[in-house]
Amino acid sequence: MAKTNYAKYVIMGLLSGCPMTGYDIRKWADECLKYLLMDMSYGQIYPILNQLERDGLATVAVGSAGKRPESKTYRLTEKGLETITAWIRSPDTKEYDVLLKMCFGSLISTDEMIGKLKAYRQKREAELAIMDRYLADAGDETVYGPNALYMSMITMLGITYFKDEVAWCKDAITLLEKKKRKESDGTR
Amino acid sequence: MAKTNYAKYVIMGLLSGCPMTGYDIRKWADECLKYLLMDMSYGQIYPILNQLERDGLATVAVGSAGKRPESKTYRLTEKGLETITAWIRSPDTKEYDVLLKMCFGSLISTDEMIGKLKAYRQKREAELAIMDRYLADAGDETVYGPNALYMSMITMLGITYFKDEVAWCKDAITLLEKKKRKESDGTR
DNA sequence: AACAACATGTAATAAGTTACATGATTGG
DNA sequence: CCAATCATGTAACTTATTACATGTTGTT
Repeated sequence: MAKTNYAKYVIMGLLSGCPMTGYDIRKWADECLKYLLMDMSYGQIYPILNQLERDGLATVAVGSAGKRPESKTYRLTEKGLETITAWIRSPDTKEYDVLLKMCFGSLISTDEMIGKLKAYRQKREAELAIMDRYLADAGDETVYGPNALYMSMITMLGITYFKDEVAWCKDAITLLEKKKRKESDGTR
Repeated sequence: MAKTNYAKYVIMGLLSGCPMTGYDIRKWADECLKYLLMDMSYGQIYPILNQLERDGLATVAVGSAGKRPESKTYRLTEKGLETITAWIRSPDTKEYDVLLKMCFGSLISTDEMIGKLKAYRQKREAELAIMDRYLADAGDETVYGPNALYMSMITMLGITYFKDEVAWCKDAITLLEKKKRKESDGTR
């Protein structure tokens, strides 16, 4: 239900870390992306990879070291790096922008990432504040009939997700601030 | 990133509870569906509503009580009810099938819903068991470079989500089993 | 010898977004 | 009277799924 055009950015983000084949990307998506409730199929990955090369955002090496001769390893170009960094830096509009961008957080400054997390946390806190009403609505049998019990269970899970995210944001911000202090210690 | 064809089923599920307009559906999606990380736009809802009517899955009443004269209230037909019930009952293949079907759980027996939840819980428990390895991988700087810290933070959030789901499943199963006992008390 | 994993792709189709277009009613 | 909410829709476009098609390499 997303259709968010994340695939292209996720691929560029990954490639910014290290060169990869389409197969590698798919494997990563299967193992890691699912924790963020997403997926990417080959039918999506390969065309995007071709597009990236065509647009000068990536270069391709056929049969790189440690890979099969038919494999195509993609490497992000300077232009590609600029493009993905610009996306990470851009305003977070969609629900999962922050979480997804976080995967490639090193592309922007620690301060910028902290800013994103603070905003995200605030947003979730605000949403949590109005969620009690939804929970009451969900349990209202005049609205949901026999589904009222089920709807309130789902709403409770949603509240749990959001509470976790708030707590997680707090921890993440603390961690990043520690990291920042260490960085400035190093430059001093 | 989903493109899962959930929209049609969600709309039918909602309509099975009570007749609604496209606007009502959109509002519900905006308020409630987002807790399951989904969304539905008007550009999606209205065409689906027309399609449901065309296919005899829903009937429409223009300008119902309490609504504006131009409003179109959709009501699920017997055929529509059968279609949505068949979907709820069908095997859960996609990541979020169980959670979404849960919203309209009253369409199937309590036992069937318990079965789905038990399977879902088991699946998540199995996934959690292999997640420690991913967490170690995520923190590996030789793989993720400067993103290692970020990747491990995201993986930790993922683990938290899954743990919550396991705990939530347990509670939900307990609740439904209590409900079942009450039901059988009533029929005795 | 068989099977899992590695490896790449395409075409048809389906699904979803975005922007546009319009207008009435209600509450402050 | 202005803004928010109610209310419906379409068209162009983009994005994603599914099923197909093919072949190699490493492990048991």
